Amino acid sequence: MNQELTPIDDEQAIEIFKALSNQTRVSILQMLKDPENNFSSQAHVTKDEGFEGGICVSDIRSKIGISQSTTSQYLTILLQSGLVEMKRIGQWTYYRRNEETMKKLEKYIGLKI
Amino acid sequence: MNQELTPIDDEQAIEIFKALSNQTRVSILQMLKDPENNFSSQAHVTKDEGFEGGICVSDIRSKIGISQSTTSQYLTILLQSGLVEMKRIGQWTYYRRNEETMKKLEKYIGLKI
DNA sequence: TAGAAATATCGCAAATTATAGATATGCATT
DNA sequence: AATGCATATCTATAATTTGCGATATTTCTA
Repeated sequence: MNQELTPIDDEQAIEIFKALSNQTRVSILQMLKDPENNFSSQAHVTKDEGFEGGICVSDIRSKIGISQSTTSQYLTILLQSGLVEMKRIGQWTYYRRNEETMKKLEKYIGLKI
Repeated sequence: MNQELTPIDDEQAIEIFKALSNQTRVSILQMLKDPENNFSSQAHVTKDEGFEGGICVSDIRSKIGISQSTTSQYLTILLQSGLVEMKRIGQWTYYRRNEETMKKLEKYIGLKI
């Protein structure tokens, strides 16, 4: 079946590259690759809510060691570029990787650059 | 035989992402994909010198329409990130894409991010 | 309904990047 | 050796990004 992905355009690609040109934001993405391992609790919460692998802002913050406001801003940048997706559940906001964007980015580099 | 490429590390990847987070620099890379087509003359020069596909700075400049100093600076940024390589021949400096870095970047995104 | 906790947004100073003009350097020609 | 190109580097200013504390907003709970 293999649904074709709509490719990203130059503008979106550049927004992604900007998001990736910061070590802390790249580290956040890398941490989110293995939520179970990097973040002890909560796995069941997001799973039950249909948002498996989602991690809340404060967990990311304590793992990375930057301020709350910077954490929130970085996640917004990652969200707007499409590299992560989020879901609010109660007072928590959970973020997880958007693997589809990763694949699109890989294709963009292979084909368009 | 397929020689394995030494992978790039986070630091180099971020330098590459910075280089790519500018529309003009991305355009330069895209133009260099098809040197024959985008740049009329000179093809034979670089070929004879063992640097096929190389384009000189002033040709790139006139195609893109930015100042000479900005062109030179952008090419230096692309060079330092490894996305292009260069060869000086006489009074000209020729630049061409470094496809190996492209492949490494694709792998980096698929495996490390 | 008054706190408390989690997150987002605002406003700011510091650092970095963008871009260009001016100048320097290297090479070729006379 | 003087001049003319091609390119690189220097210097400066405007624009953007970084990262934080302060404040606002949302949601939960007593």
